[in-house]
Amino acid sequence: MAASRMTEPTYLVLLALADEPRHGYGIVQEVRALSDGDVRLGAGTLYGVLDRLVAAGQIAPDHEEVVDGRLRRYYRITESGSAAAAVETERLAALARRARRVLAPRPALGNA
Amino acid sequence: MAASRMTEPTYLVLLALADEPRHGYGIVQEVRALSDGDVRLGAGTLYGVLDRLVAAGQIAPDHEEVVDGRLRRYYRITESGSAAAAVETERLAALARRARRVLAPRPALGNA
DNA sequence: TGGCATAGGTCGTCCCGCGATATATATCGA
DNA sequence: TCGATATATATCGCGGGACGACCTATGCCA
Repeated sequence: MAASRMTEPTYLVLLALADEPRHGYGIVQEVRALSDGDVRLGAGTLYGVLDRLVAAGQIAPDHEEVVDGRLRRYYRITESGSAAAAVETERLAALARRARRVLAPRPALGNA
Repeated sequence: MAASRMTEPTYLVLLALADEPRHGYGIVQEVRALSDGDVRLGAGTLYGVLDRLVAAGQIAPDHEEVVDGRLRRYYRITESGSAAAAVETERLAALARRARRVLAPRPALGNA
């Protein structure tokens, strides 16, 4: 089960694209929502992550649109990207589960 | 609910010290166990994290022992550290929950 | 005698996060 | 009318943190 490891912004971008293709700014908004407002992706972070993910084949450019005179560049997730996101999700869930056990107020009382 | 953000090695070190004081090498082993073998803390990572956590008041030097002629330098978690670990744990759990929803195979079938 | 586990620590590099900055359009309030 | 805010793209440079390489040292086992 030992796996790759992924930085959090990368993971969040992957999640933001999981359900449907989005453009840069849309990703920023979705990441903010997914992280409950915690993570505000800056431009530098976003495009760095995007470039790396494309290079890794986990996302791909989808199409472009012009809305209100502004260009929108859409990206979609690949199967490889979906798989990686799923693996990372389970890794985090398992970690949180173990963390809760370790952080439990009373470690052992009676039967443990 | 918007919170601080913490790097993963930092979080894992905090977790490793959550239940009892440990020395450096012991932390490395516990982190490995907690992460299901995924994270092998190197010396550079460990001592950097340790220094930062001490400076932040989230862990503190506990005591020293000499076992088999080798020095063991123990650290313990502080209340501030425990609180931070708990917050981060819930953040991760919430994120994993949302991630599962987003990654669900069939997003909407029937009612949703 | 050499290698591995245990135990501590420093140093340097490189990657990544992230703010600053630039460009451009549309809306809204002062 | 001017500035701020939101939408939308992208580059650049700094700094911090992860991590491997390396060093010292003891005890054990083959």
